Amino acid sequence: MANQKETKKEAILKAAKTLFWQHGLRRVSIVEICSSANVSKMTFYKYFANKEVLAEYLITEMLTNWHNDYRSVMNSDLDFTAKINQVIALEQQASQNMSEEFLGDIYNNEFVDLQQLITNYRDSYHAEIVKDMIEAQKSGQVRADIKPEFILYLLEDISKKVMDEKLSKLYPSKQAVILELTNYFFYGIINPANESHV
Amino acid sequence: MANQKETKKEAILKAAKTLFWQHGLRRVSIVEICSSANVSKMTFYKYFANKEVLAEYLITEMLTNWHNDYRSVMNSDLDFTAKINQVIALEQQASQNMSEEFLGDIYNNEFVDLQQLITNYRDSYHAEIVKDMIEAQKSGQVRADIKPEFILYLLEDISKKVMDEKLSKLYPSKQAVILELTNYFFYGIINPANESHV
DNA sequence: GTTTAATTTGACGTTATTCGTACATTTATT
DNA sequence: AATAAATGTACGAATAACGTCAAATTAAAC
Repeated sequence: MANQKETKKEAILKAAKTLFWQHGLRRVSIVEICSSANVSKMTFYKYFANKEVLAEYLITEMLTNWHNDYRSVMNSDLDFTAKINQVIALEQQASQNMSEEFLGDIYNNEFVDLQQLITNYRDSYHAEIVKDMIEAQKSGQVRADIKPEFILYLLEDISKKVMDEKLSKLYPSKQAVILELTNYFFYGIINPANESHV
Repeated sequence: MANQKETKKEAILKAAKTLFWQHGLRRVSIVEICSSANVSKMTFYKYFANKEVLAEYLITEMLTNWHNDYRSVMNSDLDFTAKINQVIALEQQASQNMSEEFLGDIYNNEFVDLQQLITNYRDSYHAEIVKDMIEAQKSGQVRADIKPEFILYLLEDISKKVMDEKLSKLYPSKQAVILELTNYFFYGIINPANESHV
């Protein structure tokens, strides 16, 4: 019954995402989204109050998707190193999903509400990661004398470094960069005592 | 003396090119170009009457660059197959230089003068290519019974096919696609009598 | 150090674009 | 045939972009 409504709404979301990801928020107009989604302007306003609300929807969707992926990784039966590998891969594709153009637009222009939204999600997710790291320390998978927040910092740092062009030039592929970085990461934090047990 | 003028002008051109290539003509404003080039609006109008004239400058630059490259290839001492290989490579990087966003914007919106400019250059270059192909026929490097305009058509067709995603999926890399296409191209047009002479 | 030229700044009126809403019409659904 | 959903057009209001100007600042040249 509400099936075609979903179709229209999804068409708007899909078109908006493509345009926002490519050009950011400021450069894309509502009518542009509508004509790209083959939808009239009124239908747009039936589902979204304005452009910012639509962006809010997309951001929320994206961030909760990330969170679900993260949780399913952390709840899996993989060993800790495999989990972290997966998480790094997630961070990787998440930062690719969130295009520079989109984020830059949000932060360079006066979309304060969206900034706040992202910040809130980030904070909550980061707290969760830290909690997971503390748990990993308790079970002996991570050095006990390392500050959990520092691990979080390292994870973010790795994401940045993967994008670093100077670093990329030292390796044949981005895969190689990631491998090097994760190796470096593990030999720094993995509990040697725990490893020898395996 | 006119050295710093060049610097300012070039800064504008560089910034504009980056922005145009990413977002097209319509989405980019003059003040945006200026602030990206660290130049005031007045300086912009000192060098360019408006946005369209600036785009005209960039397009002309790009197309004449292509032409110079093409001529230096065709005037070289390479044999015919090597020349065509180079030309295909040129077409390749030219279509990458001219971003979809930029060209699409010119043709979807009312930038009629720019459309005309591009068309004129294309026509003139195409005539030149056809002339070169007729020359290649006379010197026995290309089958005499093939229509020169058809060779031009094939060259453009190869450029399109390289971009074709369906085709790309059949090969491990874009290089492999190009190799396959050029091989196909040569075995179709190369004069077997001439080859056996070598 | 003064003069001269180049560049920037801020403001301006004008034009174009975008926004959000309203209503009559058309297109689907049931 | 009746009901609901979606469209197209038009609208005033708000915003953004355009192109121009004179005055102020900075840099270069003498």
